[in-house]
Amino acid sequence: MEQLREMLKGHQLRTTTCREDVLSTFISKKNALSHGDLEGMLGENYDRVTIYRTLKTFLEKGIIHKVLDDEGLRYALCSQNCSEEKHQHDHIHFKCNECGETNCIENLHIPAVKLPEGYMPENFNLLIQGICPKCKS
Amino acid sequence: MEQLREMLKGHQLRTTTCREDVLSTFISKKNALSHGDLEGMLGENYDRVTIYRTLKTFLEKGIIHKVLDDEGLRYALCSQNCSEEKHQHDHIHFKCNECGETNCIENLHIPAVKLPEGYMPENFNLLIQGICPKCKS
DNA sequence: CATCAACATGCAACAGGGTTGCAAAATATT
DNA sequence: AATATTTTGCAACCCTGTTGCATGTTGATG
Ligand SMILES: [Mn+2]
Ligand SMILES: [Mn+2]
Ligand SMILES: [Zn+2]
Ligand SMILES: [Zn+2]
Repeated sequence: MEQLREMLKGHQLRTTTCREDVLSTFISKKNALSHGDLEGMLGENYDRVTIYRTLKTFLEKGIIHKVLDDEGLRYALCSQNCSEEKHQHDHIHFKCNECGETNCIENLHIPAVKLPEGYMPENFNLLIQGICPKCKS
Repeated sequence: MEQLREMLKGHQLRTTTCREDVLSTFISKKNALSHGDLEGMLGENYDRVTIYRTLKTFLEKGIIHKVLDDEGLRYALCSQNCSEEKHQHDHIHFKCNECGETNCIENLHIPAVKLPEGYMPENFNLLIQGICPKCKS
């Protein structure tokens, strides 16, 4: 509980119950969450818009990062110490076609790619879809 | 013109002007297009819903494939001969942060990744963002 | 601990993307 | 030319995400 306050303070954010709840949800669930997921879990306590703004703030401050998959947009905790200035993410995301969960695979980096002449890459985003260990029968 | 009819016929699709126009737009533009893009270009001739359904049909028949980027969903022609049964795409997509265009890089394949135990990969989707050759000053 | 400026929230309202049902129109087949 | 089948347009709808503004909270300060 106190840990959450510290995390928020560390990013120059005021402590509010919505921010604490959203943050602790990300910490307890390990998988990526959409706005809709959070609304489902916290929507009785907070307005939709407040949850959106919380996500937006967390994104700007480097607390969470975007995770893209074929269904849309989700968010997951930044494991490295990201900040307002620098979001660094070159890890892989895995989406399970069975349970629908999307997870960061933190310890696995995206392999280098040799692009044709003239392309200047800045960001890499690799999504792998398949069956996750939990759903492998 | 006649070529379009052949392509549609080859996928067991009736020839309609909307399908011809959408298909020829994909052929002439080289980059990935969103529904909104197509609506902007053809929206005066066809209803929004018709364009949606055309995209959905093309998707199912293996004429186009989905392209994901941080702004949402786009579509691009399948270069290989995809069909209703088999969509095969392991190429890279590049989105330019300057002009906003997203393109298939057909001749470059996604490098192999060694996932942790238990993961069974089925699909790979690599999006690289940066500056494209056209926008490189 | 009371005051206050800065910030966060709820509410209402809106724009956009995407979907469905159904009647009318167009297509391919005979 | 007649017909069965598919496609279209329209209206209506849901979901996601955004904005403006008045009200409520937070944390810093004296
Ligand atoms: Mn991640
Ligand atoms: Mn492609
Ligand atoms: Zn799973
Ligand atoms: Zn460009």
